Amino acid sequence: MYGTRRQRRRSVSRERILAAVRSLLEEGTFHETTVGEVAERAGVSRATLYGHFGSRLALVDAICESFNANPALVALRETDDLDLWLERVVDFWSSEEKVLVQLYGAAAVDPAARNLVERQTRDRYGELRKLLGALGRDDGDALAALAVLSSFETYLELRRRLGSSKRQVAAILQRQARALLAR
Amino acid sequence: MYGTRRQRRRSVSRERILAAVRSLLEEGTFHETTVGEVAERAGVSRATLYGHFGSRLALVDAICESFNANPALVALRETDDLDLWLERVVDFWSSEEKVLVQLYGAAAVDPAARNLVERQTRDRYGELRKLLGALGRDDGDALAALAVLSSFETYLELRRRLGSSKRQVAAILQRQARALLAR
DNA sequence: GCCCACGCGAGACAATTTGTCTAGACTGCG
DNA sequence: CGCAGTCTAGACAAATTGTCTCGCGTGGGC
Repeated sequence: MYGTRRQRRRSVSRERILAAVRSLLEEGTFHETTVGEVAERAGVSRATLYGHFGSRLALVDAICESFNANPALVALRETDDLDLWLERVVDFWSSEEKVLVQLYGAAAVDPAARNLVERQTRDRYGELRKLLGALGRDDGDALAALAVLSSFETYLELRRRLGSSKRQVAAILQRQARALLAR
Repeated sequence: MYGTRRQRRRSVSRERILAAVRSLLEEGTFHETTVGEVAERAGVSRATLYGHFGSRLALVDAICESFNANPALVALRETDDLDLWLERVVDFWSSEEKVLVQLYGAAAVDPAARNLVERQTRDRYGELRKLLGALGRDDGDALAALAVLSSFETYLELRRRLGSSKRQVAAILQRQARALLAR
């Protein structure tokens, strides 16, 4: 254990609040839930919640930042094979699917969510440029094609609408990537 | 002119309100705007606005319904050639790009927007099934590939992130569709 | 032509929600 | 031991939504 008892106690409260937010996001009801109800679910007073997070937006912000610690996201950055990279992209999307649906679906409304989408998209473009460069393909069309292919929206479409499994989605993406890169 | 003067007067108010909502959506600020401010921009009292639309959500609902009259959307349904269909899909997305960004970006928050996305996606799938059927391709993979390709998110990605023109986007989609359908 | 209904504006109103603030209880750090 | 940190309870202002009433003007129907 790290820190004094006080610090631990404090961080327990913080984590309980974040867990409540996360569970509400997963249930798809966070955006209709008041701050008071979030506090109640966390088993914490509203005052405590505001002591940790100054506003409602800060709650979403904290959830977004928590993705930086997601192992699937970390693994992603160290991958230099396109097929493997696509697999790991799928791993990441699926590891946070329910939460990301809510955040991507609120990007026009919530600055924190908008920020997340923006950052993740930029990162993905950077990695794709690197991967394509290694393949000797730095044309914009290939980049565009793969950017769309590896997007959360594409993942979601394949997963939800067509009911494919995680593995199937990865396989579809890999096959399509090959088709799109062939010329 | 149709209807009595009273009816016309009433419908003028209604249209002014919708125009205000639309302009706010295009500016990307609707979701931070109060009903009072919408009324003010429409040059109408808040009471009048509530007389026409019972709630804030009804405003978004009305905008969504207005798409049914969009000529690009009507033309879409009567097209049976895939390349032409893709062109017209792009026409439609681009004809309402700014508004759709806001609506698709609020689908997780706003029931009316969620409804719109759901309906448009379902329609698109139906049309694609028909088009693919005519090509003798009713496998799920082809459907998945084209569904993603013809989505608003894909359009937006190509248009915004890569700065392609409307014509370029259509050309990219057509090329990718050919690549994806080849085997 | 008269009268009423309609469409509108002004504004009051209750109900929610957000974010801030104060007071007080408990406890562990120094 | 005393003080500081963490929490709860609850009051509070401010903003917003949606409903309501009142009064005004005018156009429609008789």
